[in-house]
Amino acid sequence: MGNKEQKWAYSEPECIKRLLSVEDAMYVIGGKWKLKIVIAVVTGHNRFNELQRTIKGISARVLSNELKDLEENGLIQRVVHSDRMPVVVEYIKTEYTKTLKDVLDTLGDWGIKHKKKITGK
Amino acid sequence: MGNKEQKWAYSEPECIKRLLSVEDAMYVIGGKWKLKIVIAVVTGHNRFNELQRTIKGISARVLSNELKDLEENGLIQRVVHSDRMPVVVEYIKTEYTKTLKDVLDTLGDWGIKHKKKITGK
DNA sequence: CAGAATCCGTTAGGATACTG
DNA sequence: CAGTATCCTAACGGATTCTG
Repeated sequence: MGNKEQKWAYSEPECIKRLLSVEDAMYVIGGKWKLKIVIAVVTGHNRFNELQRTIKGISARVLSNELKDLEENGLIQRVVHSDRMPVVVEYIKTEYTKTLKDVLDTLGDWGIKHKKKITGK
Repeated sequence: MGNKEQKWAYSEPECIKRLLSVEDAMYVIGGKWKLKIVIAVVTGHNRFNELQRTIKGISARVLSNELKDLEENGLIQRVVHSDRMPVVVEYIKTEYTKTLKDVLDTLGDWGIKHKKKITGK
């Protein structure tokens, strides 16, 4: 009943700006798998098959494609250790990956709260 | 070169938790249009055709479907003013919509920074 | 105006098999 | 292990037309 912070709204210029920026963001990190891969890599799951095992349901084909996308955007780095036999490939986080920390936190928090809401607290 | 906050990583239980919660969130607000519709509604674009004009590129069919999804999740409310002629339909924000504020802010900020990065500052 | 209905092309992504 | 190659289906979503 009490309305303390009742007036969250955007001005028209801000609306337009936000429409664009959210679109830009979703283009890069939207979709079913991108952020999940980032989470797994940040956790330290760095090998291809390890990632596939961690991220339940993802196929090798899709994982491969997504990893390429993420690498193009600088959100992960593909490292080949040709000095080891057999050759080891690792996907590791970058400096740029860290810029996603807030996004991951915020989105994760919202997801948890939303889940609680629909499953009935 | 200086590494002050070098060790952002998740523990294994936290990884699993985050994989789930981010998935939950993306299921509801992911996709090409959902957040853009929320932004437009919050700004005060409340009529169907107004929304379609504001959100460039969205078709009536898709807008209609997305509005239903958002309403089911409590993120917007469909209000019919049957007292007015012709009958006016409005889509308005709810209390629950406000829980998305942080998500919108964080995602928007990241989108802006990312755009700057790829377009070369 | 606020959509629903229809049609249809594109794409995401799953399943499976295969390779160096 | 680290993928690639093929095939295939379901879902996304655009265009257009129609309606109360």
